[in-house]
Amino acid sequence: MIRLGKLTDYGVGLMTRMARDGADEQTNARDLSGRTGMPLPTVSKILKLLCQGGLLESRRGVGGGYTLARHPRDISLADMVGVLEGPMALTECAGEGDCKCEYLADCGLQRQWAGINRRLQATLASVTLADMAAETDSCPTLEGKGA
Amino acid sequence: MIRLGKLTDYGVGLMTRMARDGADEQTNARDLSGRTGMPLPTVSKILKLLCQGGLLESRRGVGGGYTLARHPRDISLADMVGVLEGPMALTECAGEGDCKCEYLADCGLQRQWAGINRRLQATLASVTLADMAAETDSCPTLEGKGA
DNA sequence: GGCATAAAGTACCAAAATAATCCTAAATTT
DNA sequence: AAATTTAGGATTATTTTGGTACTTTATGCC
Repeated sequence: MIRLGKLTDYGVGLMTRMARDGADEQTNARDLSGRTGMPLPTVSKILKLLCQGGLLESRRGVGGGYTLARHPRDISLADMVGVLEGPMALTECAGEGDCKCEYLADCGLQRQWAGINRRLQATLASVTLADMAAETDSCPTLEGKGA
Repeated sequence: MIRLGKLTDYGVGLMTRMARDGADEQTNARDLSGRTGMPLPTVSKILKLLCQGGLLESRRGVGGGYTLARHPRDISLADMVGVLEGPMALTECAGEGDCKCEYLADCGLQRQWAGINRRLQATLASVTLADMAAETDSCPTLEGKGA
């Protein structure tokens, strides 16, 4: 099915909301939880991860919260997915190291998988948070190069 | 991590092996199991699914087995992944129907996700079983358009 | 016709990944 | 000092996946 985890889905949603609120606006987990209906613990966890991944910046204490670490145009979907799900590796083979497949050890498919992996990654890298946040009915980046 | 299931990985491996053996050659589950080291029940299960999905054809009884339903050039990676994992849907939103997200119901991201979904799908559709089976060091389809 | 072979269908169990929650610590403002 | 908000770690429950087993149906051969 090639499905992203729910947390990733939610995370992109949260980032998008932050981007729409304004690139420099600060919010906190409680506020986002209240506005979206998502449980606070889950929101906290996601924002924490995004912060660790360098996509958000945080301020602790009273009046603290999170802000986008970069302009929405400089944050890609690949960044967000990478932070929330780890590096993309379509198969065991598709990653960096040697092919350690349990079976089909000499299947000779590693190069092919790696290539496909790169292309999918590139697709995700070409979509920015700004694209996601755009509310216009026509989104050049998403519609233009489509399938 | 965006990882395919093991069964999908194995399934593509099995299809590739069949393609390399020759587009019209017939094999059976036992033979493939023996040659790859994969447990017979697993091989059977995968071949069954691929057959149900119309990618293989089967002959029962003594001397029966499986053959590729179409030429390797006419079977895409999207076909194989689709059969083994169901239709690609990156998120709840990305599919056909309405957005039924539990939270962020009006996130307005459905169109974006659907577009991204289409592009990823197109990438998978552009790779054929013949590409996977190619053993040459340079594979035009995979290297050429790469990221 | 009977037997061996091979796929088809169904159901089940175990293991792993994921989602969700909770608790304590650290920082910062008032 | 008190209140607030993130940081970090650990835990629990649910879902998905992988793997296996068993029974049925179809085919070819003797």
